[in-house]
Amino acid sequence: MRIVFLGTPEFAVPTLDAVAREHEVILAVAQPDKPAGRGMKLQAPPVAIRARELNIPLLQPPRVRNEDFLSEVAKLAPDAGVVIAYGKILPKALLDIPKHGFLNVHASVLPQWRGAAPIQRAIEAGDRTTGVTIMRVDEELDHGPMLAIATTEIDRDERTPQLAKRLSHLGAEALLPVLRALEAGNAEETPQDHERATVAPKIEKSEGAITFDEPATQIYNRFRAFDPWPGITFGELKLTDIRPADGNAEPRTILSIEEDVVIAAREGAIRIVELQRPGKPRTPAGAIARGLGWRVGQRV
RNA sequence: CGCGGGGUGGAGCAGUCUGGUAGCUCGUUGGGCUCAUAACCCAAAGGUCGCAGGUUCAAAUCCUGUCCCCGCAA
Repeated sequence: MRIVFLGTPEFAVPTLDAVAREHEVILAVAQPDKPAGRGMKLQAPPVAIRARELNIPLLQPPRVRNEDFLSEVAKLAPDAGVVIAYGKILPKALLDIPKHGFLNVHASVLPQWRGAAPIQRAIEAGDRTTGVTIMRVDEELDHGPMLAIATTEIDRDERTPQLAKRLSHLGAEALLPVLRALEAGNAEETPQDHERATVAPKIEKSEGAITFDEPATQIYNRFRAFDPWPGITFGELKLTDIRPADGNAEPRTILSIEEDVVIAAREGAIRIVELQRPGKPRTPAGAIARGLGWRVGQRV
């Protein structure tokens, strides 16, 4: 089939590769280059880079409602559209162009975790399983009927980058049979149970701030979810590597300072392995704690 | 020229504003104590204060230049 592909970050790249293997990707669409990194130099998103490597025509329109962009897509007469982690809501005018409409690869088992950050929210909530859903895109957010689901377990210590990588490949594999069925005209669509829908809002940087007044499990889950961004911070300290630990004391009590630092939370404790002060590199926690004059028994 | 923080014995920090003997916690080494110890006590070693130049009687500290590290943006 002639496919138009919309996606932006690394997560979308395996799917682009998979689709390009079995179909003719006549157009790739990604978000515009953005200033990033130290010096704020313009950087092309991963999908744009991969599209160029595959010699796929590439557009990076600032707005998808743009007339010229829409007529450009229409002129190509695509059979189907694929969208994965593109980063913008698609207007009906675009959705109506391909003969078979648009399919979306979403990183959760819908109707759970609709929205921008399904992977992080699943880990943060302590979910033990998640997956990917192939769904038809309609005008509401992650709302359309489902064509395939693939599930996977979340390891207790798994963090976002590892899970995201696995899900991106799972999604790419799950999409191909659906595209074949779509082409053959025998694809089956199942409506979502909208009553059971939950949302996964975009992560705010401020959510990374912790105190030790919450359960240790919750802190650890959030750490796993918010790696590498925004990370979790305690005051001005960024906790770059932590683990759950045993301990039972008033929250914020320092239980030990050795290589690591163990601090009591509301239920259990947190072992801080590595942390980072503003303007400083990542450093073993014990060294920082001694330099700061912390003492066992003190409350931070 | 987007904005900002930092470079001080092996580690982490203070000292820089207001120039005047290089400081703290930990580690290391030696000794002591102890049934014993990663615990405790005593002592010691270890630093061209990132680099270069300038000002000064005197520079970690003030000025100029330069190299390196890190954060901000999603």
